[in-house]
Amino acid sequence: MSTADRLIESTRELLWERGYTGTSPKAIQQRAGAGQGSMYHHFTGKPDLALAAIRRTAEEMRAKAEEQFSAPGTAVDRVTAYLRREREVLRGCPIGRLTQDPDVMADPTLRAPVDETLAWLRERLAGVLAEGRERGELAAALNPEAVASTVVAVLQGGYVLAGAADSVAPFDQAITGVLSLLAAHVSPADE
Amino acid sequence: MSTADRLIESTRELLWERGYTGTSPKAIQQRAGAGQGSMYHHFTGKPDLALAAIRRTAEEMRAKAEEQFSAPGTAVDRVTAYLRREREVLRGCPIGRLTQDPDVMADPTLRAPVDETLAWLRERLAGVLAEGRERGELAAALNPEAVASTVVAVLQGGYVLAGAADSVAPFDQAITGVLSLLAAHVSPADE
DNA sequence: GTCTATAGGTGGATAGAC
DNA sequence: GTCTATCCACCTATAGAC
Repeated sequence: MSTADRLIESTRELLWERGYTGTSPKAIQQRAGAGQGSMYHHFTGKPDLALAAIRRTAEEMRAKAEEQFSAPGTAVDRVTAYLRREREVLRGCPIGRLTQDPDVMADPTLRAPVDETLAWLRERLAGVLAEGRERGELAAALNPEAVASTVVAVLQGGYVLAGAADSVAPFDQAITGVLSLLAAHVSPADE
Repeated sequence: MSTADRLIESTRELLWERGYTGTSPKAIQQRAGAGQGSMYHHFTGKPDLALAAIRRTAEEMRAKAEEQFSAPGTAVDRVTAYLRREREVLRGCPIGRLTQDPDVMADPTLRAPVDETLAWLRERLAGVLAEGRERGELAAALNPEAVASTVVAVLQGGYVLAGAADSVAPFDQAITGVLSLLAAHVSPADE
């Protein structure tokens, strides 16, 4: 792995653990085993490096989600697979947490990949739900966009609850709850 | 308002806006119109002041939530009132955002009020839902604890989505979605 | 109670040698 | 490409005068 790559990977880890404000160039350099000069040779500064890190994380997250979204099965099967997928719950969401960082949100360049990733997730999930509704798997009354936002929010909020409790239990409960509610919207014909 | 109170109020605002790591004693002092010596006379340091601020915010949040929880009406009415209550969505949740701050979570004293507030919310909501189930308003199959966690998670996650999009739309959608799902769990007798 | 002075450490970055 | 030196501002806190 090149020095530039090690710097990006270190930044990804630190942004995940400590956020943008809590991550210093010095900490990045130490974790990457690179000197100051090396870092400023490859990147113009902290924001530039953070952008590279955030983009890489965002891309990875979309790819992983797409695995579940494009899998075979009913809409509910795919939503369930997405929600129940193995996650490092106590570490939180590496994209969602950036939302709480005013320095990231204040910079349109840094903000864009965060916004786009969460928006993509909602749209993609809405598509899955709409498909399920068209196929007759889900009740016609179901609002795909609204429920998609709910599903993503449960995930993001589940991380918050798990972090506060230092336990995955509330995260798992929140997922269980929304899936049980969704089950009631499965069309009678399918049951 | 006393100097100590102004310091606490300034800290509350800054913790909400910028989080713990992003809030400096100097910034607190300037906003409160107090000098260094004044702040260190009333508080032992940043963590002490943050604790006072967090406790006050937590108490306020519980009191506001209790207004909806103890209101008259069915369980769904009260959950709806709670979720639809007026909120400063784009500012995020002043308690939930602390969850993303490793320095807060690493300190058991600072962490406690955050953990307790979110735990109380889930328990209290579970109680409201359980009551609704016992009264026959909600389906017997509904799991009060799981759905309560879902409701709190939708709220916390809604703030994340709104922050990313810089719009209240995804927040409102997420609320609409979970309420529409919950509506399907209302007992037929009530409809 | 509040003020100013002081202090060691870190944040974020630049300059220039090698 | 990488290193060391250097920079100024800020962070967090202490000391002591008023």
